[in-house]
Amino acid sequence: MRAQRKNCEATWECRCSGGMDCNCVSDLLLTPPVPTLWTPGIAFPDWAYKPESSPGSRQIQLWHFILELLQKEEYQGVIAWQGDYGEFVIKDPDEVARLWGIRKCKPHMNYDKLSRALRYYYNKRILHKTKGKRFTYKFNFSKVVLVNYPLLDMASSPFLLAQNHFNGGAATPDCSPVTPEALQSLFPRLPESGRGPSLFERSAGAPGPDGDKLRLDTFPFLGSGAPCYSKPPSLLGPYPRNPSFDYPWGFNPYLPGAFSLNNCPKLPPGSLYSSHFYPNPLQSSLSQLSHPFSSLLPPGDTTGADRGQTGGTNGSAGGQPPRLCIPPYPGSLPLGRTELGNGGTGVGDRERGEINAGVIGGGLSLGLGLGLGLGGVSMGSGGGGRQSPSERRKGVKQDPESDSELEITDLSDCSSENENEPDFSLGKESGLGGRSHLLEAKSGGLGGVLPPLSSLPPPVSPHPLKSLGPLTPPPSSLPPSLSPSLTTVDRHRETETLKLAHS
DNA sequence: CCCGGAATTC
DNA sequence: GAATTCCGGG
Repeated sequence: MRAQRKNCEATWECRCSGGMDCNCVSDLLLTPPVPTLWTPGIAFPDWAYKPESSPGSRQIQLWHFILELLQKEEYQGVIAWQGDYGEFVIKDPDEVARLWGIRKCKPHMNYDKLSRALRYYYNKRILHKTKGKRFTYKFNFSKVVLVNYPLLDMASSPFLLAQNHFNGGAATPDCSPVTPEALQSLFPRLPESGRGPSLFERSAGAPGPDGDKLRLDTFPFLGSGAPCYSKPPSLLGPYPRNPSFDYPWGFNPYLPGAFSLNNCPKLPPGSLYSSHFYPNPLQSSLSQLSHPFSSLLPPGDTTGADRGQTGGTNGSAGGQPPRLCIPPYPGSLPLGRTELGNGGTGVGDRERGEINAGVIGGGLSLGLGLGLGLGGVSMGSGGGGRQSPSERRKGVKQDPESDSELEITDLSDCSSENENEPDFSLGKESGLGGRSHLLEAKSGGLGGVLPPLSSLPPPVSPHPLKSLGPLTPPPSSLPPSLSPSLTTVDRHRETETLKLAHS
């Protein structure tokens, strides 16, 4: 190993040792090969790449990397969005592997290994394979969001939960939506106006634990779930990447027309999302998070929404809100359109369960690392003791656990959409036995692993947050129809559920 | 190709 | 925790 590392350093000029990340490839992807979209520094907060800055392993994660590539035009020939939203194809596996190897200073990286790492995301539900299509995978954006915004999630548990309709959208007092103040406190660094390159950036040396986490500008797709774009960018034609922005994912929240591009229709004024998702200044957007979230709730209750728009946000008032939405590409999330926006109509898009994440763009904070979030939280327990091999064999996996916490996503998706996928990963998961144990053990009912399904009805306390305790409110029953998309999803879930039942 | 277990590394 | 590396199996 050592030798290898050396080799790495020598050959790749990487300094991968110690806490430093590999500078090596910084120029590869971090610097502006794609000037228009990329601004070094904006893309990912530096700290995101520095392990020392954050707890746990925090180097760039593969999926972040994939998104990076996906975002750059120059890599279109290597990897590109294709198919459904969130779906991408690795056109040149070897090259992607090579790039990844460079980034991670793993000269011996190859597609086989990379794909293993990708598979590793299956359990986490961050990705899943599109069956039948070679080198084709699909992001589960909602998951991504959760992973990246655990804090957000927690703070505004209602938000995601609502979207997932896990909690029925009813915000209980406990989970009151985040108020602007709260947000501020959570993210002190929130820029007041304008926008910083990052919402939450950690100052160089002082990372506040709280400080890191959210960057709304980084995630284009977040809204994910809802298909804002029906097609991948590539299919969209020359999608206009907003030229003037350097937002990381090519998505600029502030861009007034962010949505206009094509697929993302602007939201109707009254749409639930309008204010939140396209909030004006970032700041306001954040501050509005509360409503947004709350507004996700039952349509009937417009109060929240109103509040948001009216009072809250001035920003939007007149103008057009800058949107935090998605970019033209796949990643870009889909928010709106469908689902929320119109009530039920629309949606012709195929929706999958990813709806949830209605989040806003954000940054990649690196996943589960913060420890706060859903994921992070409970992980501790599980991870505490290393499992002995034998234990592992029993099916007690760590991963799954983590997922379960996060699991808000859809399974439907996971099972590879339309492809007839007979199994939900469960089946295959090694030893059913083990898995099932997990399920039962997990937050009662929610089924950690396959949450969606079984948990559909159960209001469930968002187990994801279970560890958070207080934060997570008791879910109320969900209103059957939070949004059209949900409905769709439900359908999926039900189906899945049925399957489960059978098994 | 793809999958997932196991061991190992960082 | 998140890979990386091996690897047997489909």
